Amino acid sequence: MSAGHMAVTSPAAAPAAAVPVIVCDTPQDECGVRDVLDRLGDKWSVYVVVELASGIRRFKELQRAIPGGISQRMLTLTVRRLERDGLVKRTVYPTVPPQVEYELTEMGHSLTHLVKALADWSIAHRRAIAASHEAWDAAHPDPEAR
Amino acid sequence: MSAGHMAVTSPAAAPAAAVPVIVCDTPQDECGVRDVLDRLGDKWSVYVVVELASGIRRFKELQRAIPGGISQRMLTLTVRRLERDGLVKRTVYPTVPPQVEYELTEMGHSLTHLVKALADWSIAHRRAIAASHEAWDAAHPDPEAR
DNA sequence: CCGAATCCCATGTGATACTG
DNA sequence: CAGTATCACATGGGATTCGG
Repeated sequence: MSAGHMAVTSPAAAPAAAVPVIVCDTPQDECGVRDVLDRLGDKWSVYVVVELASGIRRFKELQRAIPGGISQRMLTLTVRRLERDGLVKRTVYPTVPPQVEYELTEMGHSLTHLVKALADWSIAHRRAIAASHEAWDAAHPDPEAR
Repeated sequence: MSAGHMAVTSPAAAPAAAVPVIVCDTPQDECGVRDVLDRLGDKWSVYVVVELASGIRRFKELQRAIPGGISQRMLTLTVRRLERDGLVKRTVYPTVPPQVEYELTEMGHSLTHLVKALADWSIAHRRAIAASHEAWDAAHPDPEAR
């Protein structure tokens, strides 16, 4: 897995301006974008990364800070995966009661730039998307693809 | 929903260099990043966007082009959602047999920049992540968080 | 306090068959 | 060709309980 290669060229038949055309030589993995999305696409990873972007947090602090009310189970699974990916560093202090601290690694911090780009795009197009939803829903009363 | 606001300031307690600190005034939606990830985080949307980045495609062309073998059902659901989001334009030609063409809207094309950023990050850190996986797996023989 | 174990349900996804 | 309908199954995720 993950042996994709990517190149960006000028649009050939693309409509407007300087839109990057994405080309893969290994269509099986669509240039590895899937790698990142598998990592950030779940329900909670981004929240953890965003919270840790502000500094070191303990388990309970993370749980309280994350909007929507993450369960212990999901927080555990999420930080485990992020740790395995090398995005989060986990430090255990053998005190009693136990204390565990989580922080972003350097690679984890580099991800916050991406998250910021996602947020910027999201904010910039929020209204357009909402309008598109309204229009679509008005034209399609019952069917469910929402 | 989605009334979040976001600001980027200089890192306060952040470790290293110019890492953006993400601040939300409405923690309930973590700056709207969730909006984009809900859209791109599913299994197929990115593939469709990447393929359409190269130009107009018909239903069957999309299905054949997408790696992993997407089912009719999932392709239908995926393009429906993208259409509802205003990222894809769907054009029906009332011929027989019927012909339907899909293409990215302007907003859809703007997304390809984000996808490219994700791909770049993924490629840049692929090896580091793989190494992290190996190290973690070696240290944790049996447990499953993979 | 941190987290593992278990139970249970909602959702996502695939396979197949059928229609305009 | 471009879907829709139905079923069957895997996974994600919440609630709760138990342990170090």
